[in-house]
Amino acid sequence: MSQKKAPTTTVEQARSASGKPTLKTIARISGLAVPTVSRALNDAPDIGAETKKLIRKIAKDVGYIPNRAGVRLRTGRTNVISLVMSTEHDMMGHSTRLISSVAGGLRDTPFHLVVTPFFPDQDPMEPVRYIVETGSADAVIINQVQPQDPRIAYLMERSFPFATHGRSDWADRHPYYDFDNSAFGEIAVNELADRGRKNVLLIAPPAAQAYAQHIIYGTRKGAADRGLNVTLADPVTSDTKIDDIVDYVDITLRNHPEIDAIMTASTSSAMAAVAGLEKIGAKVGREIDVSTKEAVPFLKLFRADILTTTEKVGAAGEFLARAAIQAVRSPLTTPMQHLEVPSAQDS
Amino acid sequence: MSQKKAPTTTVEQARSASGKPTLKTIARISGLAVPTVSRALNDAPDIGAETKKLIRKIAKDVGYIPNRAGVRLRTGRTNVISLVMSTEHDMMGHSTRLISSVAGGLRDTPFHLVVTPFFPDQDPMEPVRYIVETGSADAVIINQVQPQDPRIAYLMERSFPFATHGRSDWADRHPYYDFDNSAFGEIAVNELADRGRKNVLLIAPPAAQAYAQHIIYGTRKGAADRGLNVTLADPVTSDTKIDDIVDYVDITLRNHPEIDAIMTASTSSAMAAVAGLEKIGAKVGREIDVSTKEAVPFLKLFRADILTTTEKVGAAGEFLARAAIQAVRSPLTTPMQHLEVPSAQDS
DNA sequence: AGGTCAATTTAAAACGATATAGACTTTTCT
DNA sequence: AGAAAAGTCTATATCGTTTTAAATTGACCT
Repeated sequence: MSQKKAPTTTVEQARSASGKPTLKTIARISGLAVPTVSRALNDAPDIGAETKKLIRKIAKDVGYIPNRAGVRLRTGRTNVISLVMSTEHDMMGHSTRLISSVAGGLRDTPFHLVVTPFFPDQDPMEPVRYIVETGSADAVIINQVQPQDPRIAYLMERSFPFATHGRSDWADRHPYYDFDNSAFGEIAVNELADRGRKNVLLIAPPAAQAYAQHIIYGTRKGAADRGLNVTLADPVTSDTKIDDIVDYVDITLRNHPEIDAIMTASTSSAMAAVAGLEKIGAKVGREIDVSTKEAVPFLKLFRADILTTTEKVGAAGEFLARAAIQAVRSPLTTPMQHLEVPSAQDS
Repeated sequence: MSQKKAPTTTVEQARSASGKPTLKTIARISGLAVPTVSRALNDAPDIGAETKKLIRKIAKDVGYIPNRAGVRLRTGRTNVISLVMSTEHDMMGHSTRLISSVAGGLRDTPFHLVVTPFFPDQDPMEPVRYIVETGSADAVIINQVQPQDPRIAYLMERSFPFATHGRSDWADRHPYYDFDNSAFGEIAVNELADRGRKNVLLIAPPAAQAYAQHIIYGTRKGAADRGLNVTLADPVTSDTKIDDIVDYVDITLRNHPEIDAIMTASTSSAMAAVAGLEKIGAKVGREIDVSTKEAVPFLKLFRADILTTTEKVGAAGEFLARAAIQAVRSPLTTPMQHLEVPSAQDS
């Protein structure tokens, strides 16, 4: 067959056109067939121990790295994890932390990270559907989940591997990492109670988000236990435009001087609240307390009087990366789940 | 030839094993050969107009989307743009803006965005080398460039398509988007001069970064023109840990009461400066001015007296996406380059 | 000595796309 | 009318990998 070609099979020319070593390169060098090389590198049981050792050595020597397109075409596995996320309302590097920590969790695995942001004019479902239909990833990670998130329903229905940042109503059946926002609400309101506060204004996340419900629940529970009142800053949320939060706090505090504490769910909204309070000349830490959680410890430094709780977004990303991989590799295993216990702001 | 197979070529069974329509699906439906379908969809000149119309219609009807692995394996094109970035020192969503705006620029193109962060313990060269050697992207976008960035030298040497956020010494020869930091320095220092300030403390970015040089140059130039003094906060930079900046400002201002203005290059360092000033009881906007640029308009809201200039990171990402694509598709064209003119903080 | 069995290895096909070269029509030219 | 030139379309090979089934080898058994 290969008689036409001169048998000058040196290592040099055994490389592919692109110059990168392939299975064929190793096959030529070792004198074995390509499938043998493939099976050896995949540690198949029907390859001799000696052969495996030899092939692995050659692979290492020539710097063999499997061609992703080849693998993907043949097996359907993409070795890609897609992080689907809205990138609105993020000022404090929350998303960056998530992205880089997911990438961190993917280090030393064959998986690459594809970030698929979706835009305000887009149905959040669209990127998820695209990924599933085109098979452009082995698993997706989604955040900002809703209690009955249609994306999750869609993914579960098709048993497409995924992991979520935050818990849906079906959280017991899928991998997730979540910060215990209910516990946060309880802890924060208790801290306010300890400081003698009575009337709390709660600037919660948008009601559609699952974690908004958790925060509201925890805060109400803690307030009930300690005899505080909680007012929801409806329709203002922690995602409301900053200027509007400032104005809202300004006006609300004027009309309701009994309010002596504000709780929020993000750094920027807390800053807005503080700015609003400054407008009416209220001193944070004295007449009134501001308590918030934040992804990056930041406020404390700027205003030592703000009460803060830190959410470990970095830990979330690493966990989610591992959880997604597990969902891909062992779909039948119990899903990996973690609930982060909030610890008061020391750190 | 195809006599052995029963001619039951319904649309149903024409789909691939995975259920997704392929070229073969369209070929069967149309009765044409696979290469014809391929060429028609790629608008090759040797396919009849009628045929093209027919094939395109069928492709649309069945919802054909080219299999990326197939294309990639055959052509070597990955349809991937890799954004390589350090994710340290980002608190204010700078990276997120860049990521999502690059993704925005890639919308409606066949390119996917792979984010490849590199970690503090890693040589910044490593991910770039990996991408080039494995051919895992068609182009890379890098940020935080150095004047003689080895990554850029490496990429140019191999004529691997790329675009940079920031200008290297060889910027005239490669695509880039940059904010005119020199102009920013000049504008900012002029504004300070207008307000009667005399002695500026400049907290610049780390000296290794190209844009640090630009800021320092512009600031010095503007200061010389207007007769101000500039002190560099060496070795403190805008990337120094926040607490340390606070302490540094505190101490420095104590020892140098003549300083009546602080310039910084990021939101967080400006906040740290303000925090430091508060420690010694200095009132921003009265005894002393603080001027900074920021990626997201933020500080103004919180402290109306801070002087700010906004850098349009969103515009950068979109531009870089387009520039990278151009570099891939038309390597010989003049590289796309843009220098953003800073506009004083109104907005 | 013949046959069974296990242990290895290989040939061939396939995933989906495109590049190359050739085949078949139809037009156009002389 | 015959030949050359377009204009369309197809057969074949290939990218790098893995899967399937078959081939080879030697050892073991009776």
